[in-house]
Amino acid sequence: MRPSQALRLWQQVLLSQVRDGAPDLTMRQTAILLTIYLDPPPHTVRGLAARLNVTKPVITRALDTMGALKLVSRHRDELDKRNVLIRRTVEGALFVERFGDGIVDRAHELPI
Amino acid sequence: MRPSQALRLWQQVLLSQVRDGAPDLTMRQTAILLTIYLDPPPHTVRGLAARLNVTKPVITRALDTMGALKLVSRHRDELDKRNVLIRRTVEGALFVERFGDGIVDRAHELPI
DNA sequence: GCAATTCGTTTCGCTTCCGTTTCAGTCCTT
DNA sequence: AAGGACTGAAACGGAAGCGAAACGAATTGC
Repeated sequence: MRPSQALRLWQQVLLSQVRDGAPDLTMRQTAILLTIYLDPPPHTVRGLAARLNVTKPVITRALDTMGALKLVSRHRDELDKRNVLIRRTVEGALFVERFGDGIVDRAHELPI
Repeated sequence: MRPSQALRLWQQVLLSQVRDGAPDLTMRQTAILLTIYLDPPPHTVRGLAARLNVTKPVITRALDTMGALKLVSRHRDELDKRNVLIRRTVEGALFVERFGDGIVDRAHELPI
């Protein structure tokens, strides 16, 4: 894959998302969402903040937003009640799955 | 390319952007930026709004933000002074170029 | 048992974004 | 020259984001 093809793919995927009225997530929010769904659990606020090199409030706020969209859910850790465990949801899994399919579809449409 | 690989690639690219402190553009803003740099000019507010299926103020505001970041520039169309022509900048071209290279790099790092 | 640490959230003032509506400037046709 | 059509920006109230700092609750260490 060459850079020009990569950029074109990225553009087509974003255009399809925007045109379809998908939630307008920021780069940070999308990174958090994909990390939750691709990296092995458990996921904590602190862990995500470290993985993305951002402050904890950034994670808290992103979880607020994506929680309202039902893309993720929060649960107190019963073993250490200071922790919050972030879990996947059915809706979120569906969203991520569709997103991945969309990338593949756009890749196939790409000119060689 | 399979969906799981596509998602992993997307995640790695976003993570590298976020960790490096790149501007936290939204999906819409990124789509606008890439469209300006990949589609042939001229680009107008109205044209971009139609291409992305969003309202004109969305484009105006995105141009405000990305203009402040020096990623794009605006110029009045001298032939039809109602139009504003959006042009690429050196900084924007560099940003997009690096972004494309980043995607290719992450693609190479991906497990087969 | 009590201070120190850790965790996630909340608060503060500020900026940016949203959709809708309104506006000023510029064509274009008559 | 006058009316309407069109373009992009500005105004509005509301929502959400930011970094930095402070917070309560839970755990750990001495």
